[in-house]
Amino acid sequence: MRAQATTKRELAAALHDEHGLTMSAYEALYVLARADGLRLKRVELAERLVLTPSGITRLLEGLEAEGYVEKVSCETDLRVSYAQLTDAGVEKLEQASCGHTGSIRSLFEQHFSEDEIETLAELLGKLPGALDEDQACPTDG
Amino acid sequence: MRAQATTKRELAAALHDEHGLTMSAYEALYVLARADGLRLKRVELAERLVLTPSGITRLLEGLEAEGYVEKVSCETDLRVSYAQLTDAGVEKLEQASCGHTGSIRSLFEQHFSEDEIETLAELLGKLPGALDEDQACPTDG
DNA sequence: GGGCTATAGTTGACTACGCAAACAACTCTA
DNA sequence: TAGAGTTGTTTGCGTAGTCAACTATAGCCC
Repeated sequence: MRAQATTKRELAAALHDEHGLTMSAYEALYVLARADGLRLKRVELAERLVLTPSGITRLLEGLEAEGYVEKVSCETDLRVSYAQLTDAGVEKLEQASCGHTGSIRSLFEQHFSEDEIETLAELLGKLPGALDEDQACPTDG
Repeated sequence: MRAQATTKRELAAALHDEHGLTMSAYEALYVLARADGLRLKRVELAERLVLTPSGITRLLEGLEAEGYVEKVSCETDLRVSYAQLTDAGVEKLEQASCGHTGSIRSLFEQHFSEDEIETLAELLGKLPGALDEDQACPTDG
């Protein structure tokens, strides 16, 4: 186990060492897990993750190779394909989630009070692509 | 002139097209301009910009080549060298600043009210490396 | 002094991601 | 229904920035 993260880089390093995921990969799984039918058009995923379409292609290449995401084509529009979270992907996300969200929270707690975190969450939640959801983590203290 | 930026990427592209600066290069000039004697140890600059030491080496390579920053060695500790903003660097920063800070502000204004921006500025100003300074831009409306 | 350990900085190899260009498929309009 | 424009995706190439390994200096303690 790594020492407590004090930067985004350390957060990323922990995620990588412990789960073999990059930050973007984690976010992709996270966003897909909360999407209808565990799937999203690649172009929508791009917007959510603030990546370009080519970035998404590359990112999903990796996730598809690992088996966490499947490429599903759309029947009504042959141009589009969906990124579909697999069972393995769901599981991977669950493994990675609690530690990671906990680390993020404690990173915030190093700098902000509970009230301030709430205010920030509220404000930043207004940003496009933000998910307006409370996500509790059962194993967190 | 580019259309109004709606993402950080577009902000970066504008900065690059209009002034030949990357986001990090701009930030480096910005931070140096507010430092004592317009200089900072490379390692301090790294912390401020949330870059690694090697990242700073690469970044300053470019800025030194352009003549915006000079490498100055420390007389009392031969390990350390300073990044020293030059006159050209000051000038470059001034040219780039107003347009850029204006763009950032309007990007925020797309999503937040004045009050919210103030709250965010206050909260985010607590983060390490943040400069707690009001920086007015004369040509801004 | 000679040997530790810590700190500052550089370099080589690698990676994530952007941009521009290409291509395919869809949707208009005439 | 041919053409034009739009949208979704991929690919080639370039670049910013990471990590790991290294060198050089500083400060410590015997």
